[in-house]
Amino acid sequence: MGRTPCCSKREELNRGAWTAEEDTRLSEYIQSHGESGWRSLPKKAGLNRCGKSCRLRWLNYLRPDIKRGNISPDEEELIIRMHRLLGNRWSLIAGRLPGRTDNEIKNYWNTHLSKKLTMSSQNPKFPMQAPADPEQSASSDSSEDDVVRSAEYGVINHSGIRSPPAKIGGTSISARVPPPVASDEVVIMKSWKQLLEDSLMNELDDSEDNSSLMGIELSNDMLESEAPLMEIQNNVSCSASDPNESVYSHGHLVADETSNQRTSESNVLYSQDCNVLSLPPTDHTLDFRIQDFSLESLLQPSVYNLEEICPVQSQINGSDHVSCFALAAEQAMTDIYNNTLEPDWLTPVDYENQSSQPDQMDVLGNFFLSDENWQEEVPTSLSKIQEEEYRDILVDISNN
DNA sequence: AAGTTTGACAACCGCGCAGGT
DNA sequence: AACCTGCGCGGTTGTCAAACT
Repeated sequence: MGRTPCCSKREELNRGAWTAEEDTRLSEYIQSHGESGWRSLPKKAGLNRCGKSCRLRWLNYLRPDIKRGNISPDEEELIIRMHRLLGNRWSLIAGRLPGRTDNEIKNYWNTHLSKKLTMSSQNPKFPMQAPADPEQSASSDSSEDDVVRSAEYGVINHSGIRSPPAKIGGTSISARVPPPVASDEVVIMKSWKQLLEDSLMNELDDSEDNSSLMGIELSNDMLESEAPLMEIQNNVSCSASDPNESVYSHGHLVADETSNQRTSESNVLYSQDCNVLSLPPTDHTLDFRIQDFSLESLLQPSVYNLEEICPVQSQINGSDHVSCFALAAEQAMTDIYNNTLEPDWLTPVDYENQSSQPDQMDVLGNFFLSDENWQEEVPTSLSKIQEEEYRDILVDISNN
């Protein structure tokens, strides 16, 4: 059964370019009645237009917070980066560019960037990335390490202590203070909640003693605060929680520090409203926050994609840590809940003998390699191009 | 100067999803 | 469960002005 069209084709509605008078009518109506009921809006506003057309005109052109004017180099770079990770998900990309619409970004991509990027891939004379900001380049010097918070992309070793920073393609990378939590990340978390809701209920049904479940509470205020990650993390507390109680966290991985046995009770990930996700056993506690748009990427219902790497901001023993987290890992976790994957598949990396388990290293996506071993032990599936991707992503975080 | 091509961007269209009945 | 409605998204088309021949 097909849907009814949003407006009858028999009606003789205005089409094409909007007149100034139509714009005025639409703006005035929305300003006094709000944005809702697009289907009935044209009639009420005295417009001979399809409701859909009104909506589009308002969202893409008349809205007061629309940013007019050329796309800045910074915006362009962000579009390129995000498109690389998200593809043609224009609305998602637009969400990161205040005042810009998905339509505008889509058009800009199609008319400017797609050609530009094609040229740059064929001819190095056309650089893909905007030139580095001299100020930022300077600030990445080791002399400013006190400004750069202990956020090397270091190695997580067996005892949870980071070894020297990893290198990507021979280049050491460091990170600045993490950016504030963006409100749209909260929205993303709500999507995540949806994804995991059924899994949680199954988990709780199977668990006889729910009191052993661990949760991390994080208030709404924390999520929406402008405080950087470090400050937020300081406010996080671990506690046993009533599964029926609303637990509001930003995505935390709590692993059992003492047991090597994976149990659904001890290795859990709480999301908002008490969602739980079992995780493989590890011998350390990771408290992570998925950085930037990576969480959205992780949620894509794609098959395991070892090429899609997402940066993850994490905190280990009180120190910031940034690593890369493969889409595959998240997908695997989802599959565990869908009972299509044995949890044992996602076992912890043998930190002391990584070279014998390159696949696990890929799946978890972390850089476990020591400084001197990076070149030799780079995962076999990590191509040169992917190395470039890693570097771009991580440099991006550091510049934020 | 006139016709044609190209580029930019506004607008349209169809589809899918979520929520309601 | 089936159907309906509203909305949002992404691909495509239409329009107009500038550039080109």
